[in-house]
Amino acid sequence: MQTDFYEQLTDSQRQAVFHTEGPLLVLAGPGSGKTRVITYRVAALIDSGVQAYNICAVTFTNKAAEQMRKRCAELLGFLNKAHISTFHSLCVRILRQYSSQANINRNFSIYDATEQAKCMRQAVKECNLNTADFSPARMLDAVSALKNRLVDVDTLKSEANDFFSATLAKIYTRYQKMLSEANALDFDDLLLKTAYLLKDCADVREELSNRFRFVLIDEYQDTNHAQYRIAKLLVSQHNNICATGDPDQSIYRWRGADIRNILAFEKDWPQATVVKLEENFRSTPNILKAADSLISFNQSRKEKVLIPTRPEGGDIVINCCEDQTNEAQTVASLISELADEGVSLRDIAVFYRINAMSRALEEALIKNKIPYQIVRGIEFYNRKEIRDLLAFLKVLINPEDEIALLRIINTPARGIGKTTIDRIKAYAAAGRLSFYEALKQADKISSLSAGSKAKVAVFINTMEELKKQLDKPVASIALSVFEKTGLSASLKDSSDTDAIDNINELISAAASYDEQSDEPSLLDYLQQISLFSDVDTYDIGRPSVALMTLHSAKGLEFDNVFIVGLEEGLLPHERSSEDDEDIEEERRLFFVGITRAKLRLFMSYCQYRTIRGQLSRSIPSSFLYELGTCRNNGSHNDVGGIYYDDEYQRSRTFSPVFTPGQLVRHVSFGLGRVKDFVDMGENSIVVVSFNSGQTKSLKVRFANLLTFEGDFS
DNA sequence: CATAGCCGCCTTTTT
DNA sequence: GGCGGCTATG
Repeated sequence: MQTDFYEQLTDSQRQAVFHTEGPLLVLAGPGSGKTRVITYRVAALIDSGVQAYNICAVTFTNKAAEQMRKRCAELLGFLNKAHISTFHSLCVRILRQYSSQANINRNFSIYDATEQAKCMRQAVKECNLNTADFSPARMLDAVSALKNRLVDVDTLKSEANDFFSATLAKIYTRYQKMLSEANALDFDDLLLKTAYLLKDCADVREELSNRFRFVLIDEYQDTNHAQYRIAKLLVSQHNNICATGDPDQSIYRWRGADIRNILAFEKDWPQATVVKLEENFRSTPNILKAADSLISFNQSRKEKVLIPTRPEGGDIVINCCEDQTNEAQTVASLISELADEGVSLRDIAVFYRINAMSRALEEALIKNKIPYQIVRGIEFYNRKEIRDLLAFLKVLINPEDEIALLRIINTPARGIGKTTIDRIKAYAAAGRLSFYEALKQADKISSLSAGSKAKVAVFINTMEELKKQLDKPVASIALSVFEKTGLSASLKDSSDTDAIDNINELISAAASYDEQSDEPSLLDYLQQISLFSDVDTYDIGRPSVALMTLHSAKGLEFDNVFIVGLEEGLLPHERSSEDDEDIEEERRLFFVGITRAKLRLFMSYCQYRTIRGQLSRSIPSSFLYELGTCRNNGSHNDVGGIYYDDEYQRSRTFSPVFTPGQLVRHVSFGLGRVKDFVDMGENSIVVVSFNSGQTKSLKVRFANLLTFEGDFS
């Protein structure tokens, strides 16, 4: 063991790393070395004689897991077999191993968002409901929320006592039936089925909780109820749970993350040791000061200090731009300046709230010849040719997978059209066969023409032939499929070289999977890549600027950070301004973004922005004001550390200024008291708590608030 | 049965 | 400003 690594740890870090038995909670602010601590802890456990096989570490992304494995191997000087993965990968492993107890076929497909949407659309239709009134996306959200709370179909049915939940129960039932007929699980099912398996099967629970003497969970603030239950059941034998996280960085409430999991940790495990890591080794003091000032505006939080350890750095810069083209150009110019100073492009990142905002940035970076990489690797797996090839592979493993089968039955075109498909479907339904089984029996289907029968037979023969190769390496199966199914020929005919390149890339990726995996198999490969996420393809070593959403930025750090689009409606996003908790989550998201920066932080907003083709006026985000300057009397110079550009300074000299506590009257809302004032010059916002009980955010320019001389209180 | 073109919904964030 | 699904046409 390389002991010199340990000497670099602080006392509290060491306390967490060398904690022996019993539950442990590591409450850690940003940049406190949290990931490092959890990695060292795994290494230290193995070093002290714990079998790697008995350790389970859960991270938030596959990328994080990969890095942890690598770092662990460096520390120990050898590769180890600790189970380090995401919650979802862990569940796939468990469900495959105990498939009979879980009552599922181990060759299950994992349905991604696109496939889920297709199923849901059909489910809604089969319930004789209008997809306009019951939009598949919203229904999926609703079903997902239920699954994350471990509400299964039966429970919902028994509880459904109003029209909406009764309808939802019908749709949920239908959707679930389709998945099970396709022998498919969606992302949420992976968690739900595992949680139920561990709850209902005592022998599985005992076996696993016995095996995992130590369970470590990173980013615990973003676990949902299902994950929480799984964690509890997994540690039921040894109670050696170690959770790390930071409530201020909880940004996944919308997908079911329950911040109460981390807040109630000490109640769940009363003997828990709590270690706080409050020192920040990442960011300069002024960046931390801004982050701290921002997050202190959140009402529902535990106070926490961020202790800087770095020397003072340069100003935070806030730029006002005309529109997003201009903003992107400003970012590109600043990046060029940094590069001229000798900064490596790999130390620069640009964050934005929504994926659609990457376009303008990409264009500007291309124009300025600045290499970049977009952290959205999932796009690769969304390409038509890739999805086609993968669909063939999925059908080979799981012939029940109807979505995949319907995708490829006539791709490339082989003369099997809608009429033929409908007739086969009817035959399948009548005989209670799977669609694939019905295809096999095509010659018995009287409604089919001889020509159709022959075409189906060719297809089925090809598939059955390919099945004989399933024990070969994944790369060679993929290559066979590409050649034998006519995909290759059709791409060559259309001379789509991009598509062919992509296929080649997929085959190389499969080859490296074959090399790296302990027990490579097509099944494992398909299930793994279904769980790939955006950050997983981010190549940290490449000398290029990283572009990503604020969500993807979690867990990463960069010397130089740009955050663009600091505008009302964008950050905080308009769709999240329904209640205070949503706004607080947006604030945490911004907090995460700011605290990724080590040395320099650049932020910008636009005066105009084109959204969905429509040019509209933007106003600066109220969050900007919360960074710690410009409170009331405009004496922001004394706060120091934040530089606003001229436009910002100019605009703020015009308009009236309000002070919290001040009494005002609005023409329709009546009397109220100022709760907050966001000084943005002519774009200023005033938050008023009216006597009617409602609180409103108003643009000063339009609100026409009457003020009173003096104060009546 | 294949293709082209139109319509509508979409976009907040993701394992 | 894009994608997927549906329809009309050859």
